[in-house]
Amino acid sequence: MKIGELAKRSGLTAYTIRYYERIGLLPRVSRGRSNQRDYDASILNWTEFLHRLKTTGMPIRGMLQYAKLRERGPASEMERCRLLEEHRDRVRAHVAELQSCLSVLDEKIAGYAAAHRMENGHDRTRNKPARRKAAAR
Amino acid sequence: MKIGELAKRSGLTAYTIRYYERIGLLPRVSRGRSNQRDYDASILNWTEFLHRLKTTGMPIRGMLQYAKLRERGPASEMERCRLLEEHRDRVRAHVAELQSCLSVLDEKIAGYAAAHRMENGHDRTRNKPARRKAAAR
DNA sequence: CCTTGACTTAGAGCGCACTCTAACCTGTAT
DNA sequence: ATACAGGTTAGAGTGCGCTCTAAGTCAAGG
Repeated sequence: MKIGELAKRSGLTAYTIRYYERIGLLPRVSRGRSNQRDYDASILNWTEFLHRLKTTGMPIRGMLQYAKLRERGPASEMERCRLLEEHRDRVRAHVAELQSCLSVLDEKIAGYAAAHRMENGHDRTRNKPARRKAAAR
Repeated sequence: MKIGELAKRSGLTAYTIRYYERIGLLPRVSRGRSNQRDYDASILNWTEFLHRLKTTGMPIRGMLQYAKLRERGPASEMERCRLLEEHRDRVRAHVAELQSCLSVLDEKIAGYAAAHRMENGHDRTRNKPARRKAAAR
């Protein structure tokens, strides 16, 4: 597989693939004739994994750390595991934070919706703007 | 409240507060004598809200859009609401993605843990190397 | 033969969101 | 009086993660 096809299949651009190779996130693979990179399909497992780390907010520094350990073979498994566990914990914390933000967002949206209903004269009950905790719609 | 205190209370730095003012995220408040910004405590509601938008991944461009609407008063409420709804939906989608990544991460970690148990001779049951889904090596 | 398109490299450029520097000013405490 | 802690400005610099440019090589098709 040449770089263009890997780009299509991995969702990275060829630019990014070369960049990742430069910095050590992707291996320096063997070249076919005319010096072109020749990737094995198994590289896709790695790019997918990297994609997940990235999606979950791991900085390149962290991925690099993991990649370096990986290159050192099975002896590094415990440390890799530790690294992933720490990352997972951070991600979990972040998800919790997002969910808390989401509920505030929902409240606020509900507030706007309520205001809008009043403006349109749907306010038969004349309460105070109603203490509507969460839940939109 | 002067800029230093707002910085402490909001969690932003004074640099960032001035930056936000420059770009229009924070209002140009009145100055006391000697030209120093004098903030009302109510600004904290706004900085907190901005913080939540930022935490949930809204780019400054988006916050700016919201801020501009806000300055136009109640007439913009419907549009603000729409903006928040769109953002909320993106955040929800992102959270879902994170959770899917988390489960993959958990699998992988479990794989490492299993490998580690075997290595330490806790493998009484001598099955095939166990279906180590993600594992690595 | 010649064009086309995919590849190669080193290195420059970009967009984002700050973060800091330099030079200056002001109010308060000793 | 003087030092010091804070504030002010315009504008430069930083770190991240790409993204692109320029100039060149190569293989296949018309």
